[in-house]
Amino acid sequence: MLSTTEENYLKALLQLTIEQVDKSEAGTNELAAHLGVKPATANDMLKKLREKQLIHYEKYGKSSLTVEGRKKAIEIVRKHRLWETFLYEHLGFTWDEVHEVAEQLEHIQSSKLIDKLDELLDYPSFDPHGDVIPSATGEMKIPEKKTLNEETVGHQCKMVGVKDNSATFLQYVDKVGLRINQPIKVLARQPYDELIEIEVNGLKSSVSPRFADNIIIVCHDCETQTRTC
Amino acid sequence: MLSTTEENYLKALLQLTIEQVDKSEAGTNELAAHLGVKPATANDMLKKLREKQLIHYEKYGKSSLTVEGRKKAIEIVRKHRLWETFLYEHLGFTWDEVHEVAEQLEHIQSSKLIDKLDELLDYPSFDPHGDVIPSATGEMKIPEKKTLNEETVGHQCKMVGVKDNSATFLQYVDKVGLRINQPIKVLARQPYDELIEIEVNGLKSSVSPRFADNIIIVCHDCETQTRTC
DNA sequence: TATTTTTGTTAGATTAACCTAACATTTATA
DNA sequence: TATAAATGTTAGGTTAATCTAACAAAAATA
Ligand SMILES: [Mn+2]
Ligand SMILES: [Mn+2]
Ligand SMILES: [Mn+2]
Ligand SMILES: [Mn+2]
Repeated sequence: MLSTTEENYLKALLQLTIEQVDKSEAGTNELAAHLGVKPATANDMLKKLREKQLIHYEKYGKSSLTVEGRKKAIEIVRKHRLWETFLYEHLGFTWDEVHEVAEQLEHIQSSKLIDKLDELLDYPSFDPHGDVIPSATGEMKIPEKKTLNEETVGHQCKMVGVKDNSATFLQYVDKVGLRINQPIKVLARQPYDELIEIEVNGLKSSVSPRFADNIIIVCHDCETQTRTC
Repeated sequence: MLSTTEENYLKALLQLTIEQVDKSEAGTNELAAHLGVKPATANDMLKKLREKQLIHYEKYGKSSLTVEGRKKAIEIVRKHRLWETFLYEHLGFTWDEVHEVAEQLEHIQSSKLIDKLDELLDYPSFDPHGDVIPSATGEMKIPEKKTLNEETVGHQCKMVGVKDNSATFLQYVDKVGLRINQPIKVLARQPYDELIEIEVNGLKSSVSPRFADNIIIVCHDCETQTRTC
């Protein structure tokens, strides 16, 4: 049985590798920063997780998950996102409130609990932030994502997530009228000030590149490459 | 913020005092046994909890909860029982399965979560084992309980709990047809072999004193004294 | 390539929660 | 009431997870 701390390290490693861009390994400092601990602490844990055959790690090298380690990590992500969905759909939490509580709930040990929760939620594919929920068998589809800022003019896309998870930003996104899975049409880009003209739910508006850089989208017109890990 | 371990000690102390019979303090060995730790370990924690003003404790004396400590303990019991109710009512757990998972869930820190759960369950008063769920304001009604073995012949009562929590016993109780909150009529007691004749849901049957001793009931005909703590 | 900066490791310490073994106090009982 | 039994405490040790400070290696850059 893994400790909560060990689970958190595995999840962090997953997020810094296959989840993020196409990087398959992470450095010690990077991992430590992501978890809010000192590099010395992370170093100890890396050695321990290697002993347990959950990660690949060599002195002064980058770390990555083993097949077994990735399986565990995906299980935790699945639990996290199912709980987020439950909190959002059944308990009236807002999407900027769910994460903090899910960080705790993801460590509850009971396979029956998570299976029944999945059933109650009718086997959802996405969490309230638009992130993919891995299946019970551990498959995790990762659709091609980019930012709204990178989207081609004229294309139609939908918002699937955000990069900035601060409550401030999330509340601003809500205010602007953007929602998860809501179609967005990119109308134009002003050459003068780089503002991006979009149409959301019939309503036209302009957003700054900085803002658009923090909106993650999946394009409906680009080739939507889907891979499984 | 209290640690999971500290919370478990407070809850144990509550269960060994006001919850149990009318005993208001518990010994170190008793507490240790209840928590499955060695007396030396419990002793350390008692000193720590006294420092935090959560318990009354003096060297070689019995321990009891302070007002603050009891408040915390009741909060944990509330969470435990609301989660048990959720698992039973919404996720199809059987009543012998809920406790183990609730032991974990009771330590999740989020007042919004527990308020919303309470709302979702429509503010229940009893958990699946028939135990009283403390209110959001920390009131915990303790109805007068006795065992089926102690019930007066001719009286009507209802089963509100069990003393033996083993899966074996609980499954047997189910098999016999007894359910929480189900009315039971005590018809007679055979002087020859002490078997107790009862009527449950129109069905008559006989049970042994040993069995009856593990069935906790609330009498409908006796004076049902209700006190608040 | 030599030097500086970044990144990663080790040693040694701390805290919480546990343990065993030895000792002390209180309570029961002969 | 003297002894035995039960109950409770202390001292000293372990493990997991964290830290700081000093050091080592690798990468970047001058
Ligand atoms: Mn989250
Ligand atoms: Mn999420
Ligand atoms: Mn329970
Ligand atoms: Mn219960």
